[in-house]
Order: sequence, then structure tokens, then C-alpha cells
Amino acid sequence: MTTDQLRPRARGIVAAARELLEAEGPSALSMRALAERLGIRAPSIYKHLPDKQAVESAVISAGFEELAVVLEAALDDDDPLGSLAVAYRRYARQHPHLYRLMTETPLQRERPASGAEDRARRPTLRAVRDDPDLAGALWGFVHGLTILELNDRFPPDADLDAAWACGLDAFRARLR
Amino acid sequence: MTTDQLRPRARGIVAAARELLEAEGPSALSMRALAERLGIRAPSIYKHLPDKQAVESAVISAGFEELAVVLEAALDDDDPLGSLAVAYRRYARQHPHLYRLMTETPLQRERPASGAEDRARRPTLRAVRDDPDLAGALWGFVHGLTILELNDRFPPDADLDAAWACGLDAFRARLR
DNA sequence: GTCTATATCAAGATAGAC
DNA sequence: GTCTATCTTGATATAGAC
Repeated sequence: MTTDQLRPRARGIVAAARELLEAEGPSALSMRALAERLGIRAPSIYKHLPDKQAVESAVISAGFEELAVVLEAALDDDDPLGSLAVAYRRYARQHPHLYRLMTETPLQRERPASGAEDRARRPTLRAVRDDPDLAGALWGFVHGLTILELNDRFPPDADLDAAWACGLDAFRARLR
Repeated sequence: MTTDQLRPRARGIVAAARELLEAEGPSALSMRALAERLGIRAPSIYKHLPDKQAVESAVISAGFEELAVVLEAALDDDDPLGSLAVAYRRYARQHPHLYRLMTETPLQRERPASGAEDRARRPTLRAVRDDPDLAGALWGFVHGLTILELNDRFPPDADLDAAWACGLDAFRARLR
């Protein structure tokens, strides 16, 4: 389910939900708070979207579609692998709450965002010349460094830029 | 704060909390459910631990200490890097709910589990002959693949073992 | 499309008796 | 160390009027 398949009012609600999430974090994303931001009452939302899960799913789908666009644009570069990594990291840092919501949702194939997620994964595959195993490894590396950084898991003296560069060099060497 | 600094009764409560978490997931870890598992009432817990945050912190610390032991043991191998990765992945798969709680808690330096977490990070550094940037990159890779696997983010046809092997080869090559 | 009123549930935590 | 009773808060969601 992509965002543009929603009716205009529902799209507006989803957009507000995303703003609320990005501004105040996942715990602030309640139906009440969302309604307040829209200037209406919580029950009114249910006339446009079936439940909270639908709101979150739509926010997640929109995020993956946006990320896919960003990553596809990054591929057009002399160093697609490095460019992709930079774009990925930048996106996550610009939208930390959204990125967490997009990625840390646990198991469920057939989740609504699957299509957009698949699209966002494709540039990674292309950046390694369609080697699926290398793409999987790269994806783990990129996501891992990203989420550890967002969650502030590195010691204060760690040089994150250097760690990125070091890992990317290792992957680049595998392309030859 | 390590688990063995707690009084015996508190230790028992933390052990029960861990069991509950591992068996039923984070949403099932409430003070009420924890009390029920212990055969007491929820308010009684507060005589031993100040609040729920303290319970969770202790569970997390215990997890990192246990992981540290596992990883240190893995270093004693012809291929410490590969052995470390296998041990790390195995631990996470054996304790998925615990591993998520340990790693997806957002920002906060000076969190109680910091000491144990630092210890768990050291074997990674040793596995790459104390190159801190390579260690950071490796940690990102290992955590990334692990959490993506736990959260079932790979397409059904992906060959995870091959992705692990591929990434590890890339890192091993950097050691020479 | 929005409202009020409400059902339902569950959570963390405290007071004070025993 | 445990209990009962309770406070407080906040969440999702539905019914039905306008």
C-alpha cells in the first residue's frame, strides 16, 4: 500500500503523523496527539484510516519510498558504493525517529510496506554489480553502522567517519 | 551496575524478568506479569528494585556480561574473526528478545549497562588486531546482519549464510 | 467529516497495614 | 517481605448524534 493510494484527507493525516513522529518520537505518536495536531478529535481519524497500525504502515511506506528515491539518485556517481553509503547515512540522520520505525519493526512478511522496502533495497544490489551476497553483507554493514550511530552506541572517542571509510574500502576491494 | 551487586532477592527478580522477556517478548514484561511469575504481587517488587527501569537495566547488563564471556571464548580460535561472528550470531538467535532489548535502547551515555557493554565490545577490537576503525566497521556489519535477520528483514530467497561469509571475507582481507 | 460520550484495558507506582 | 486498596495516567477504539 503506497501513500498515493490514499484519499486526500487520509494522506494529510499520514503526513501529520510523520511530522509528529519526527518531531517528538514514537511514544508521542498517539491517536490523540495526532488528532490534536490536526485540530480535530481522535475518533474522527477512524473515519479515514481503520486503525493506528494503518497510520504507522503508511508512514513507513512513505519513508521507504523517499529513501528509495534518495538512494537511486546516489547511484549516479563515479563511486556508487560510497555515494550510496553517504546518502543512506544522511537520510537516517535527518530522520532518526522515522528510520527507527522503518527498520526496527519486528517480523512480518506481507507487511504493507514490503513493496517500498524492496524498492529501497535495489540500489544496494546495483551498487555491488548485482552480487546478492555482497549486497546482503553491505546492507548489514550500512544499516548496522547507521542504527548504532542513531542509538548512540559508540564510545565518545570513536571516529565514525573512519569506521565508515574503513568498511567501505573493504567492500570496494571485493568488487574487483 | 552489574547483576552480582544486587541482593539475592533482587537477583532472583531480575532472573525472572529475563525469563519472562525471553519467553514472551518485551511487551509482556510488565511489573504485574513479573510478579505473577514470582508468585507475588506487583507492589512487592518495589521493595527490592526502585522501578521498572532498574529491572530492565539489570537484565540488559546481565545480557552484555553473558555475551562478553561468549565472545571472549570465541577469540581462542584459528580464525578469531569468523569464530567471533558465528558466536555473536548464535547468541542473538538464541536470545532474540533479549538481544533487541540490549541493542535497540536509544541514546543515553551513562546508562547502567555501559560497563558490561564496553566489555562485550572488546573482543571485536581484538579480533581485528586492535584497529579501532576496522573494529567499528566490523561491529556495524555484525550487528546489522544480526538485527536484520532477527527482524526478518531479508527476502525469503536470500542466502544469509553466504552474506555473512562474503562480508567476513571482505573484513579478513583487510587484516593482511 | 466531525463531534461527545464512553467502553475497555492496562500500565507504573504509592500508602499503609500486617 | 508481602499484602490490599488505590491513584493516576494514558492508550485504542466504538456508538451514535449532528
